[in-house]
Amino acid sequence: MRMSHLFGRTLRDAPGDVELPSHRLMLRAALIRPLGAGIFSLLPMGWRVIRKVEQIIREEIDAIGGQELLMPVVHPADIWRESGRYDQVGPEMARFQDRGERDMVLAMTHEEVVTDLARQEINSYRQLPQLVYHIQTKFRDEPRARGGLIRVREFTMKDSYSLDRDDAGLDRQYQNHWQAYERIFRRCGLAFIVVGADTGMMGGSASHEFMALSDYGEDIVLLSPNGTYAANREVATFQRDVPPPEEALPMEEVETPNTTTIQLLADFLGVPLSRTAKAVFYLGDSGRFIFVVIRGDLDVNETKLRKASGELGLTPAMAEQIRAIGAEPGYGSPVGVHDAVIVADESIRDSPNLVAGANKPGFHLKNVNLGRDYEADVVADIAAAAAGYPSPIDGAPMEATRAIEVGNIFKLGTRYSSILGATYLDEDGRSHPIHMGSYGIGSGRVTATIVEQHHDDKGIIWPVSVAPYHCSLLSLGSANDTEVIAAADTLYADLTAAGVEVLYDDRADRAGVKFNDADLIGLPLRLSVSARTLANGEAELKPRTASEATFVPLAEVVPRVQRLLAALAAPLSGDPPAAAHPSRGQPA
RNA sequence: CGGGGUGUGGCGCAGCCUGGUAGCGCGCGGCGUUUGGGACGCUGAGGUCGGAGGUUCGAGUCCUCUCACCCCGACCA
Repeated sequence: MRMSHLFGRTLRDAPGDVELPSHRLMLRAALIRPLGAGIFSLLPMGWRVIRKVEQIIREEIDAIGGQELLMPVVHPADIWRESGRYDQVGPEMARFQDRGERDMVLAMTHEEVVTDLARQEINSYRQLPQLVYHIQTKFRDEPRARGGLIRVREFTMKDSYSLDRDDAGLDRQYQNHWQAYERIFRRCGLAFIVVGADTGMMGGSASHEFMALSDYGEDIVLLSPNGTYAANREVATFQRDVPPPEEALPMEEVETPNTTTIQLLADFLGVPLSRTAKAVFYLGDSGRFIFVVIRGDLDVNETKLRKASGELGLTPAMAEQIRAIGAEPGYGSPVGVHDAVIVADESIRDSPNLVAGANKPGFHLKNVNLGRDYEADVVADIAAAAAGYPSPIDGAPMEATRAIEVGNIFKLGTRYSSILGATYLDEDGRSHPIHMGSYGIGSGRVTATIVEQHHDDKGIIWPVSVAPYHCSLLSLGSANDTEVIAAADTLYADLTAAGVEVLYDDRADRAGVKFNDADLIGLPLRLSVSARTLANGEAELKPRTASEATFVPLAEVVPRVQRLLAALAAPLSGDPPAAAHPSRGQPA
């Protein structure tokens, strides 16, 4: 590609309000342009990168038996009503009507459609297992798009869906995807870990996320330092301390003025936080009041709470709503409240004689005990893990790290097949729902994450596997220097003929401009030709990561470039590195 | 959705407080000089100051409403 004809110019300055390095660099390097909030065009060079990422994904999913197909972006609402998700998912799904006033949606994901296909095409166990996938645009009306391609509203994902006759088959496909994903992300040059995750709105029984470590990540993962445990904070557990048993003492009301927070209360009474019971109030989407009790030294994990309470969404309750059930903000306890679902953390069950609110301002109760003074509707693990908490595996203090979710794998089980009637007949002629899995990778997010992990202050440093081109070729000096032009043209032709993808900077710009743009765009290799190098019959060759250039006789440029590219590609083969294990956690 | 911020040529910004001819740098066109880390001179094109309404003799500037974008939070296969 001749840069003089490239569509899209590099920018000396990025818009001032852009924060993320990947966002800045992808704008400056002419990879992407914004159209609206969370909506981007991909310029030719950006699109080349995306397609390379997608090709890697294709190859690895094909290698585990995937068959590529394509499902629509626009769905009739009926299929979403059938699965029950039309009312479940809320405003992040874009809805509209066609000219016949039929309800339609823009696809956020394709479980419904693939299940519909499965019920049409699959009748017999003989047709299973199957693995289909597609790479398709999706739209999610995120409440807040941010960070360039990291979090967008319109985006492209590879989604694969596995169809099996039983859980054992599903387990195999899940495991295959785990390994394929490791190969995909290694080939993209990403450093990542695998963590246990929430199944969220997808439903299903198990889920893992592939997390690229990044300071700008939106997720927080908790890691055991020895690699035996890794989980998204949303689901992370930790080893509980169990206090020594005590005899339940008589409940006693004490005056505790101005102790509306747990810390103030503990200070006032001179007891540790772990001797108090904290009340947290939510209103569930179903309209029920969710009254949470947890030990004062712990915090509520809302993801776990959603699951424990069966609520799809939770909103903090207002003071008047809290009083309506007989509690008092700042002095609340489950003792004597009504019209509320009481959800107690395990810490409450295991800790006797806690201080809790008296449900009137300025008073607390001492020696409150679950089971004697009140009953809980649900007792569950709803506590948030945090940095320093003991790992559930071995008790080692966990680290918390920010990360970007670049891929996920879900065991859906029969969540969709049973509702939509995607069944097969077994050897005995009995009908069973198909066991399904769903597996996603966002290609744009992967690309942005690669930039997050591979850049310096001058620009991007592409892994050769996904670089828009392999090599920059710069002609330096006067635009009238026909010798330089001719030599560069020849190199361009020879390299191209040898299969090297060249971005030829043939513009009539000065050397400094070309060097800076080459650094910004960040191709793995940079070749320069000038009157100076030509005097010795040479070109200058510099890997993006090298500090010094080397000089290569013109005749040796092509083989030399090919050798360097091969060397750069070798560690990106997808095979696990010899020594360390890049992903933590246990394959399920 | 809550909080904060920003909208002035393609990009980065000043001007607004204190109303009076719309500016600077980069980029872009032409000519010339230059030519290995974002050159220089001359010259030129390009802006209904996000939009609507209001106050005023006069609004980029003041007031009201509105839209868009960015950041923090809530949210998130």
